[in-house]
Amino acid sequence: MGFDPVQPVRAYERVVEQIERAIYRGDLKPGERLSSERQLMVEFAVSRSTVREALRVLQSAGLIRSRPGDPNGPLILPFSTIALEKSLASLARVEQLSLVDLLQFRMLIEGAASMLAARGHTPEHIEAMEAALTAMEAALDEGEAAFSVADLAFHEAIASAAGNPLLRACNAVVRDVVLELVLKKISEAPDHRAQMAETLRLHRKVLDAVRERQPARAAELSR
Amino acid sequence: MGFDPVQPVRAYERVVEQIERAIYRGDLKPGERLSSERQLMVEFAVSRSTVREALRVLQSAGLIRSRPGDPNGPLILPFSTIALEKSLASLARVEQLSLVDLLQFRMLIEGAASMLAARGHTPEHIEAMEAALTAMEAALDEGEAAFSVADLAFHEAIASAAGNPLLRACNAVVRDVVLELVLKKISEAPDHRAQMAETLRLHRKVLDAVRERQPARAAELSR
DNA sequence: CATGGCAACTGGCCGGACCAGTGCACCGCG
DNA sequence: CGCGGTGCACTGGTCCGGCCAGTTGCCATG
Repeated sequence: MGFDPVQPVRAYERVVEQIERAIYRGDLKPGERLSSERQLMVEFAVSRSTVREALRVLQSAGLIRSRPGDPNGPLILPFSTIALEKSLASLARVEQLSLVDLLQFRMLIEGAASMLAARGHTPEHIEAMEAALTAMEAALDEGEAAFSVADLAFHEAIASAAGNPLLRACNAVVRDVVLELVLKKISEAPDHRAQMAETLRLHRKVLDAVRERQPARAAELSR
Repeated sequence: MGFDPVQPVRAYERVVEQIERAIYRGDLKPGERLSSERQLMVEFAVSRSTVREALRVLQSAGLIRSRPGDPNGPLILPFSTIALEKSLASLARVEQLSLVDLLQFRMLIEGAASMLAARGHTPEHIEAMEAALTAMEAALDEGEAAFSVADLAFHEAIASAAGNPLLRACNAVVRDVVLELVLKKISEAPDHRAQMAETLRLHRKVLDAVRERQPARAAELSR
């Protein structure tokens, strides 16, 4: 038999773990409140410093938010991908992620999403994508910013249609960076409007392929 | 003109930010040490609680590790995807991620990686993949555990050959879950050895496609 | 009935204290 | 002189008590 190396478990980790579990198990739902720090320190039978360190960790994980002075205590946040995005941003810095890598990754994700969307979309999904395209068309005259936002909505719709939460998360993670990128690309083009129109045209072809359930073609077009 | 809503910046956040920047900028490299908490509290002119809360955040982000009693102070860690994996695990729990979603995602990633690998591999990459396959072959008689480990190495090699850090990260993120899965699948099969042999055969075909630079075929096989 | 002020909280931050553990230098032994 | 054991200085983990600025909601005041 083998023994496991024993490593000390910090008190604040126990606190973090308990609260995390309560959230994941659904005992604590987004919008609900945690007790105040002074109350928690009684419930967990630890000092306030320990409670605070635990709350710091949970906060940096994007699970809760605490505001000074709020008598209702720390707020349980709805899940968001900001923690993922932060980790990814960190990865980007450390690994010297280039824009090329990012764009390439985005295209792959997009291609995969289109493929899945072409296979398993529902009328609602198509409708959402149509709406996004219409919005992009309308935004043609409203300037680059509005257009970029509509562009994001389209990609979001595709990711949703794909039906895989992980893909949607990947999409969300690169969203912000891509937004910036699209904006830059458009404003650098000699003819902004033409560039936007070209983008729109490509998107429409992707949508067509998805609607007609041609996975391979949809994936190809997205790249 | 519009005013921005002013929100208080916590002292510990400033500390986190400064240390993060120092790491990202390369002023602090992995393996190096931070000053002790008592020293840092002098340098940042804050209390120890504040320093500690900052360190907690950095630790939960996987950037540093501190051990009690170590006179050298907190250790700067090499980058790892554990933070990313934790966020993703969190996502999985909240979004009720199913095994199907996970496997599907993994196949997509794998497909994309194979495609890129087929396009841009180098002799070293092929060599690594060959080695992994050989190890798998050898593991055929060593049991499921060894085989699964070798299997992981193969996927890791493909992700590396793809050359996109984000893909590699995605691979790392789902790795653990997949390991468990592969193991289960094999042990459930009527004939373990046959199942393993079949897996091996498929992997070899993927490698062949990659070597012969057939992106589409490699992607298809991976799925 | 609206409104302004007040009090009872909140979280943010500080300082000091104690403890168990670690690493290193020192010292005595062989 | 080399080496192993020992002690000490220091570490992080945790606790306590306190102060401050801010928020909320109630209540008295107009």
